[in-house]
Amino acid sequence: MSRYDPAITEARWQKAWDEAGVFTARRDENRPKYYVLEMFPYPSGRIHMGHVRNYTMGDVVARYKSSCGYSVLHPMGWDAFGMPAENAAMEKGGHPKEWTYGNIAVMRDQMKPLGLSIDWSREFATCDPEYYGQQQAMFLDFMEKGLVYRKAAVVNWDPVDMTVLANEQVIDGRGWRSGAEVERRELTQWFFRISDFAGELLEALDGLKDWPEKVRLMQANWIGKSRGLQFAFETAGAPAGFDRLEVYTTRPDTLMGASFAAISPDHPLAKALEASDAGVADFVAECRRVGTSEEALEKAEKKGMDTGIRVRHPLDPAWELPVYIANFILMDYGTGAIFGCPAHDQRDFDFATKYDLAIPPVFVAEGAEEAPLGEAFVPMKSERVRYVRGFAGATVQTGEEAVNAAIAHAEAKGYGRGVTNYRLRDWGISRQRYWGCPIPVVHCADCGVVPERKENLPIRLPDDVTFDVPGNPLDRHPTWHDCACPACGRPARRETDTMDTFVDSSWYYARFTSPRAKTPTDAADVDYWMNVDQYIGGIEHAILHLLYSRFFARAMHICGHLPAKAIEPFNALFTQGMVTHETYATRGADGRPIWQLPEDVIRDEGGARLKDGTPVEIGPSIKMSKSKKNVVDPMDIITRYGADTARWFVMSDSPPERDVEWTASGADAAQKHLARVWRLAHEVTTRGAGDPSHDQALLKALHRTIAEVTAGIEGFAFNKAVAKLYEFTNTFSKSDASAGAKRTAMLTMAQLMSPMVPHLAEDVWAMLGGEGLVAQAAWPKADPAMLVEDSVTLPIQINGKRRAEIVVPKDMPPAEVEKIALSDEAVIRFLAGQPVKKLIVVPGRIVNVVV
RNA sequence: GCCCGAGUGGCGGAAUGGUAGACGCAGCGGAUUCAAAAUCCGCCACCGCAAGGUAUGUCGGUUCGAGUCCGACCUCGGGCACCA
Repeated sequence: MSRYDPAITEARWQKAWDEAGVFTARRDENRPKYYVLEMFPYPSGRIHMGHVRNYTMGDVVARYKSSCGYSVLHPMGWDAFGMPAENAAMEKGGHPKEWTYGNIAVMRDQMKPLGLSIDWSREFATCDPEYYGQQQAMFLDFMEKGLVYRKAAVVNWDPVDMTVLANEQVIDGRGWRSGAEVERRELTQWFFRISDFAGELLEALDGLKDWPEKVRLMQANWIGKSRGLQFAFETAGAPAGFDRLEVYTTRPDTLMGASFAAISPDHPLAKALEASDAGVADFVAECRRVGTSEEALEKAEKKGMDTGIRVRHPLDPAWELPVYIANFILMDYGTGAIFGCPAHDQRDFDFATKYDLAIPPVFVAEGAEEAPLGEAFVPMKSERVRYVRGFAGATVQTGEEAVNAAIAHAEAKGYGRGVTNYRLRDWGISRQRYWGCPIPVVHCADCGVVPERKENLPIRLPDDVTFDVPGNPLDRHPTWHDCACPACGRPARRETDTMDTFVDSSWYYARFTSPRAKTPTDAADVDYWMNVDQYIGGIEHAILHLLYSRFFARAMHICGHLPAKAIEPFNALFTQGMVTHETYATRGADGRPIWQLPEDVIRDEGGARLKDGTPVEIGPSIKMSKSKKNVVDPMDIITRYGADTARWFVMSDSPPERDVEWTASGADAAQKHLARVWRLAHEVTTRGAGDPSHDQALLKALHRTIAEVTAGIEGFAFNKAVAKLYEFTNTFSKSDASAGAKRTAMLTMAQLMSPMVPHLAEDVWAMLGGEGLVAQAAWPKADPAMLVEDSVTLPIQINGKRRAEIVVPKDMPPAEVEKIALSDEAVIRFLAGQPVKKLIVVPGRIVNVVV
C-alpha cells in the first residue's frame, strides 16, 4: 500500500481495538481510575456536528488518560425519553418506542465509525425498563425520605387541543398546533424538594474548583440567595381570612418610600377577590393569558389593578397604601406579595408613574439634595448614601448597613423578621405525557396516594397507545391505570403522570458504573469509578441539568445509592461551545415561520430560495437544533473522507469552549494534512540515511512539540495542540535528519496525534514498526534538557512602541541587556539624543525605554 | 425584562499585562507536468514610493507598556425552571 486510505484502514483498526478489548473499562485496584463522560445524546435520528465535536473531545481526553496509565471508563448511552418521540408519532404515525429505538440504532451505527474509545458494553437507554425501573425504585426511596411531595402548580393549557403545553410549544402566547390562546391552569403535581438543598447547593459551588467560573456564577444566581425582611401588613377592606398580608422585601430600608402594595394574580387573596368581583376576575383572567415562563411574565407590559383594599404601614398605622394586583409579581418568589418603592426600583417606578402614585425618595446620593426623580435611583448596595426618609441606622450609610439596621429595627419592634430566601423553586417533575418514566404511585379511594411496591417494578409503559388525539395517552388508556392498591388490595388507579426527562439524565452517570445491576447502583462499582473526573457538554446545560444532577446525587446519597464523596458527582466540567448555523425559514399562510433544512436551501448572491423558487429568509446563526432545522449531517464528511478527517477537523481552529459556525469548507484541508503525515511517514521507510548533524534540531523541536501538545490536551486547548502538530509536521518535512531520528520523531508524532486521529496514528505506528498498538502505548514525556534555549530575541520599545530587537544570551544580566539595548543603532536613531527617563528590562521578555 | 458569555485580517483563530495576527483556510506568484490532478517553494492586516503611520466592536480610564485590567455603551449568542 502506498497511500493514505482511511476507508480500508479505519475499519481494520477498529476491529483490532475491539479484539484486544482496549476500551473495556475494568476495575483495577492497582491503577488510578479516570472517568470521562460526555453528556449523552438525545436520539433525534441522526448525529450532528455538535455530537461529533463533543464526543471527539471526550475521546481525546479518554485516549490521552489511558496512555498516561489510567484505568479509563468512557461510556455511552441515550437520553431517550421526551416529547419529540410523541410528536413524531402524532405527525407521522408509528410508536415512540419504535421511533426511539430505531433512531438509537441509526445513531449508534453512525457513531461507531468515528472510532471512539467507548466501552459499548455499558450502553443503555433511559427508556429501557431496566433503567427506568431503577429510577422508579429511587423515586420510592425519595418518597420515604420525604424528598417528594405533591402540590398544585400552574401549567400552560391549550383550550382547543385540551392538552398541557411545554413552554417551547407556546409561541407568542398561543399553542403551536392549535394557535389558540394559551391559559394558565392549576394541576396537582409531583415535586422534588430541591429547595431544601438550596443553601448547600450554593455553598458547595465553592468547592468545584475545576468548573468554569461562569457556570458556578450562573448556578449561584439561579439559586439566588437573598437576605431580607418578611412582615405582615394589616389590611382594611379585605375579605374574611385576609386581615394580614405577608410580604417579603430585600430592601426594608426603603420602607418609608412605600407607595403601594401589590400581589401576584395567583395569590390566594387575588383568587378570593376573583370569586366576588367580576372586574378582578376579568383582570386576573387577562394576566393568566400570559404563559408560565419567567421570560413571558417579565417581558409582558406591566399592568395592575387597584383592589380597593388598603394596608396600614407598619411604621405608621395612619398611613394607608393601596393594594394592587400586578402581573409582574411572581407567586413563586417570596410570599407572592410586595410593597412597592418606586423611588428605588425601576419596575415600581414605571408602575407608580403609570398609575399616578407618589414617588418619595428614601435616600439620595451622598452630598446631593432631595429632588424629583426622572427614573429610579438604584445605587449599588455597597455604596454610601444619605437617608432622607430613614428610620434605622445612621443618616449616611451603605444600603447594606441600612438593610441590616432595618431588619434589626423590625425584630426589636416586633413587626417583622429577617429571612433568608432563595429564588430556587422546588423541582416540578410531573409531565402529562406518555413517553417518560411512569411515576410509581397508586391513587386509592380509601388509602389515598400509595407508593407502589418495589417488587412490582418496573411499572412499564403500555405499548398499545394511540397518538391520533392530543393529551396524555396513559390517561385515556382503557386499562393501564387499573391496578390493586398496594396497601389495601382494593381496585385503585395508577398515577398517569410521567417524570420530567431531566430526572433520567440526573443519575445516568452513576448507572454507567454498573449498568446491569439489579439495584440503582452497585456499592463496589460506584466506589471505584465515581466521581466523573471530566464531564463535557454544552453550555446550554449550565444551570438546569447540572443543578438537578447535583441535587440528585445528594438525594441518592441519603438513600444509600451513592457514597458521600459523590454528592458532587462531577469533579471537573468543561462546557464546549455550540455548533451554530444560519436558520432558514419560509412563511406559512398565517405568517408564522416554517423552518427549512440547509440542504434544501439554495444560496446565491441575491439571498436564498428553495428548489421550487420559494424565497427563504436567512436568520442569524444559532445553536443547531431540530426545532429550527438548522442542522448539518456529519456523515457526509465521514463517508467521504474518513473519521480521522472529521475528528481532526472539529478539533482544529476553534477553541472548544467557543461557539463554532459550521461551514462546509475545510474538510479537504484536514484530509490533505493527514495524507501528508502518512506520506512523510512512508518516506521514512524508503528514504536514505540523512544527515545526523541535523538530529539534535529535529529532536529539540520534537520535545517542544511533546510539551506543547501535552499542555494543549491537558488544558482543553485542542486547537492549539493541533496547530503545534502542524508546525512540527512542517519542521519534520524540511528536516534532513538521519533516518533513525526521523523514525523516532515520526513514531512520537503518531502518539501525539493518536488522541485526535487514532486510526492514522496506528497506520503510522505499524508502518514504522512500533510495538503493539498506539492505543496501548505509554504517552511520551518531554525531556526538560531538550527544552532549554540558549539565546532569546528581545524587542526594544521606546515609549511603548516597538523600534528594534536584539538577540542576547538567555541569562544575560539586565544591566548588560540595558547596555546593548542603548547602543543599538536603531535605538540611538529613535532616541535622537533625548535623555532616557526610565529603562525597564523584563528578563527574557522585553526592554522598554521611556524618554 | 433578568442572569451569564463573546466580539482580533477576506475567514477560523494565536498571544503568563511585554514583538498583535502563531497555525490553518481562502487568495496570489512560482516549481514540477505535454496538460491537469496531486505535490513542493514563496507572498499574504490596512494606508504609504519610502521613512513611517493606523489597527483587536465603540468611548473613556489605570500602566513604562492594554487584545488582555477597570468603567460606560453597542452588537451577537446561551439560559430563564414543561425543548433536550
